[in-house]
Amino acid sequence: MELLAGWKERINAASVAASESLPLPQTPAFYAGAVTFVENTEAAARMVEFARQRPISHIGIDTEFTYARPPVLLSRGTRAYDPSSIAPLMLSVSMAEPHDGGYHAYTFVVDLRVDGLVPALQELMRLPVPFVGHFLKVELFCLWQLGIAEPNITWDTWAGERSLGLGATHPGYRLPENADGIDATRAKEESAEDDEFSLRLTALCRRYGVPYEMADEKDRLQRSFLDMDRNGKFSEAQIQYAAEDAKAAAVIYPRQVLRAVCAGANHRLESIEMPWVRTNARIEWNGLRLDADRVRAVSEARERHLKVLEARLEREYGIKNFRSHTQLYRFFDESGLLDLFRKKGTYSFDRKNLKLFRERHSAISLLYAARRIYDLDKTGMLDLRLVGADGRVHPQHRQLGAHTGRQTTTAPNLLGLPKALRPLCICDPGNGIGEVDLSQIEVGVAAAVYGDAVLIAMFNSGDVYSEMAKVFYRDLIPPADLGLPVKAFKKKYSHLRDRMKVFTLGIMYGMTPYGIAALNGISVLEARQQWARFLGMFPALKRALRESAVLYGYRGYSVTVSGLRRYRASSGALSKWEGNWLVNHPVQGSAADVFKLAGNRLDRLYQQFGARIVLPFHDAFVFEAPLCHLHAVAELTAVEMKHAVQIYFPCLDPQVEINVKNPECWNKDGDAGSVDRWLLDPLA
DNA sequence: GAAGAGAGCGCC
DNA sequence: AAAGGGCGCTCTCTTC
Repeated sequence: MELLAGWKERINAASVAASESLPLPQTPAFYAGAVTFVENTEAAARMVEFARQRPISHIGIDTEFTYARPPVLLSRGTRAYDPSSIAPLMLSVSMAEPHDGGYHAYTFVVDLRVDGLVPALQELMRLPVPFVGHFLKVELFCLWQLGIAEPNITWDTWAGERSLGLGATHPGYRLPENADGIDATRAKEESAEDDEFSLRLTALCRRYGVPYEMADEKDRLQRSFLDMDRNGKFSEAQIQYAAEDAKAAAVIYPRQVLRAVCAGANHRLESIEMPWVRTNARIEWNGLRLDADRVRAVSEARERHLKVLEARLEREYGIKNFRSHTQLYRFFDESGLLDLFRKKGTYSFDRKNLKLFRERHSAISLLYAARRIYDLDKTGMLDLRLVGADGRVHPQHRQLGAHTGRQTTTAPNLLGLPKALRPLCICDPGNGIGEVDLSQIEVGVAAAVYGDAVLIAMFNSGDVYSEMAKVFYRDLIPPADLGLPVKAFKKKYSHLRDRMKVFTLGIMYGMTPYGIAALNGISVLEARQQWARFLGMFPALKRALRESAVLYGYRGYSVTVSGLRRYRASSGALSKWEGNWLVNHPVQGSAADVFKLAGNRLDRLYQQFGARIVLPFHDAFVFEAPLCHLHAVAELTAVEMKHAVQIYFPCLDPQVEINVKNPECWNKDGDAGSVDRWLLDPLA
């Protein structure tokens, strides 16, 4: 039988070692309760050998590191560190061995600057026990920087804690209605405090009753690693501090698992959120390549056009700053056009309004043009300082950044990049970029979560909005057209289909007939009739939506299909906003569940193709793969995404859309020319 | 001068 | 009384 590459050598090496000497038992008392500093390969080998001969249940880990590059200073004092320039300094390891209802802790601190440690550390990481850390992303970065593969089983106490407390700290609660002054002030203070402190390791220690010796010095010691001479000797305090975090993580772990069990969340943490820590970290580590020349061209064109428009606005209309609401108000007041912009008791000069009335006054069309160009990028994607040491941009991918379980991105906000700018994202030579999208998945999930057989059937037919249109607008569609193929119908009746889309999304987001009326410019009465007729198609959904908000309001939380809860911060009468998210969260969050499930599988399966996830886009994966494997990777992605949906929703038969057209860059539906067209004519 | 609110808009 | 879920970013203007 053929052995896989590398195995022959490994077996040979192992048998040589075995013939030399067999390991001797080591005395646990020597390590128990102590912190052992590991500063050479022999000590590292002894540490691993010790770990392999003890009945370890789990291992706490922590790393100390610095960055080879200074951070990029962004607005509001935030700093963006380049993960590809991370320089690992120390790894602390705290092995937990169950004993007498508690645990023995064997703690080691490894100097990662020592050469030749990788084989021993790799062997340690291969141990089949959970490796526990607090905000494991940076630990994974350190391992990957050293060329060490991550452990198979990981647990992140940060992600665990965030998962168990979603919702209550949402900014929506910072301004509670019907609250007295004292309530409001307290709520605000608490939520600010929550956001900043409640997820820190020291806060978890307090919550779980875990002693943490060095709380007072934590900030100073943490900084000491960032500032230190990279070849300097570690102080005793630094070593003890590094050990402390690994020890704390190891002690918190079983207590947090117990808390998760009590919140019905352990299944989800084990099977979705914890593996996603790894997947998410790898996505951030991978980053993506920007076409720097084109980025510069776009920036320059934007500035050039803005300058011209701003000069004209000032010269011809006296508008010095078109971004100023105050100045626009004054201008339109003086020109007697203010009423055009009246909206809800105030005046809105948003782009929609400017477009609507651009024929009324030449200033309006100028303003509209200026706004369109100005708005092109506020995501930070044109900031080339964010290109890392590896030539790629590494946006921060915030796990559970949203209180529904969704991701957010920042520095830059990749998820908010205007579609037309997607072709700025390119790939390495020899690779291609592809995207696979789960079509209309939130509608399918809503149908399944709220148990509406009619909606499920429509979703499974292939194009849910077309199926809706056939029923809702049956008087407007000739019977012969009802049998058209999905694509043909979609094209011919796109206007009716779009209406259905608005209705469906409106339902999921809690829109009322008043909102629909305002959006479509119809009367409230008309909107109400259409609304009733639309929901009449889905009686089960209609009933479930009405019931759910009330029931979940009593209970105090909504929950996704895998068990992720979003909590209310208060009891009592539901606000409109709470009623909306209580209904929406099971949909949005369950879609996020299955999406992460798919991503975790892909993260593993991509390795054999040399492929990587570039961007998780809520219901789509953007990936980069060697061109020769691009189609295979796309197929694999499609299969895994469908499969993940069916693990929790076997009644659904989801469709996917594969885009591997023009794989030299990321694009919308194969349109690789959108940036170049913008450069030619920004207003086209 | 910093911080927060509000407007506005990009994405799903 | 208001009337659309989840985000991040940037700008203006007000307030402390």
